[in-house]
Amino acid sequence: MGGEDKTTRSIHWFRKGLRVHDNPALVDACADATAVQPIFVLDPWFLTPSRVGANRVRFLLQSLTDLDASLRARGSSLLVLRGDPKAVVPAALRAWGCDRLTHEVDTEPYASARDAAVRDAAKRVGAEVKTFASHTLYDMERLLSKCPKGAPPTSYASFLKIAGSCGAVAKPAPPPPASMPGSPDGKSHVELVAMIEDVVSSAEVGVPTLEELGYPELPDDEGFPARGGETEGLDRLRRMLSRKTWIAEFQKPMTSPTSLWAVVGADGKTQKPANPFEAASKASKSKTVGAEAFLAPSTTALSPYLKFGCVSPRTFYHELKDVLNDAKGKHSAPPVSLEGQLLWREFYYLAAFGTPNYHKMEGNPICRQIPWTWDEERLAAWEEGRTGFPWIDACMHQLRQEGWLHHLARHAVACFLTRGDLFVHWEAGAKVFDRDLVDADPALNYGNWMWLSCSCFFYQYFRVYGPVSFGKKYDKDGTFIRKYLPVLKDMPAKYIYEPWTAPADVQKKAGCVIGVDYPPPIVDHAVASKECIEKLAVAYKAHKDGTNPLVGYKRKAGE
DNA sequence: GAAGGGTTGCACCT
DNA sequence: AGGTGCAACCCTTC
Repeated sequence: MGGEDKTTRSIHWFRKGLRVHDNPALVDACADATAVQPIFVLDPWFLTPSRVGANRVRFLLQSLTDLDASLRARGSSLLVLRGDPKAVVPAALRAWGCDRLTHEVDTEPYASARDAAVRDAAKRVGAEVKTFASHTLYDMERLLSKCPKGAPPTSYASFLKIAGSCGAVAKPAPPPPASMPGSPDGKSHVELVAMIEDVVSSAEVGVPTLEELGYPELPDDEGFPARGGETEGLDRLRRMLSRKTWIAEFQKPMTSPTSLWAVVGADGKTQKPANPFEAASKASKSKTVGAEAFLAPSTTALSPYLKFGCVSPRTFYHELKDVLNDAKGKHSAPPVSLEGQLLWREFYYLAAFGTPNYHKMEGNPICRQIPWTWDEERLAAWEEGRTGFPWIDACMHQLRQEGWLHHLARHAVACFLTRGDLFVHWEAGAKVFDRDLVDADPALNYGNWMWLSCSCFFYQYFRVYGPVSFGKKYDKDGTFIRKYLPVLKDMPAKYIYEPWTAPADVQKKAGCVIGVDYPPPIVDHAVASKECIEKLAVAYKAHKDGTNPLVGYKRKAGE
């Protein structure tokens, strides 16, 4: 476009997509450019403990540090700015004399509104904005254009047809130049931030510490037991893909929600930690495990890397396909296979992209209107892991400690909070997950909460997960409970899922007296689940009849 | 309108 | 380990 004498100076704006590989926007920033400045804009107002848990923030900060190192290896570097991106990005374009802004497409409502505002402001300062869809396998605009009446499918089979009509998944983009253009006029980070001092909230330019963001210290051997970043993510991806038989035979519903983080050797065989009651995370960054091993639950634990874009879904997809092709047709298939998991992610991204008010019940056209309660006592007991059901509470403690839960454990606690037992609004549970999960992703999170609460996608409300039976099926001895709920570590296996049934002397001997050391069950599951099913039946009938089940419904107490 | 299928329920049966 | 009854949902296809 530009004349021959025109020189291009670019800003590449990282948000998600925290990677160098398969980053078409970063490659474009470098094309015909004399200067490229990669930036990440931290909004300290948004990044606070009430919105984002410490585990996810640490994962983000580790990812930023890794990204900076990768960029430095190419002669560039990541400038981490503080402030409102809507003000910071346009100001930087103008102050640094940049005429091109590149970034990845982000389809979340908050992000797309923000990006639209930045796009307008960039135009006013004479910069072109170039965006690329690389966070998903397919371009959501294109997928949505294939949907009948512009409405995303609510069934997976229908989704597969639509995806199939969009052709092959695009190959990953080529890497950026081994030697990237330097900063504008060769200026340092400190000099660059000084030029926009009126719009940044701090003159700091590096990756912050947790403390700087108002979080308590999180020791290395606590929390989510894997480091964030592209380097770690690609390493994990390839080690997982090297377990070829495991990959080919993978069936998600067959994986266990009670498996502890275990050392996975280079041979691909999972080995149990020497002592399952030791915090397995201690081994994660230590040398004792060795450079050729890492920790994993019964699944890949790649979701946080996909959430932040440390690992490209397209890279994942194509490298996975190569492994499956080697298996010569003898492998599992969607929806249960690993490929199926990547496609579930697309399914939810499309639903979120094409559905107004996707994140809530009211005004959401795909969401069943159900008169959930906002019972604060029940919600707090669930959130804080003191429902009196050890399996449920252990899961909630794992969520708190690690920011992680197996998919089926998420099902168990989500069903319990909503349609299974407590009849509390799914939005309340989704908010907790949104804060605490390392891999929290609104499209997947809100979609799954609608699924589990029988608000959309899944409607067999009479299939209720048992807060006693479900965990027991996988872990008869309660090893998972003993790890995450140490108050019950000495309870005999016979009673560990229902400690209130243990005789008084057994409780005393185990050091866990019900009502003193651990609460009695918050509900009688047999009674509560029956009542929930009846309420769902009434709400479904009202939906069929076209009557409004929410007449007189109070969204929250006091409203 | 009926039939078939739906990533991942439970309890009880063989 | 695999099959069935439970009471019966929805969406898609025919």
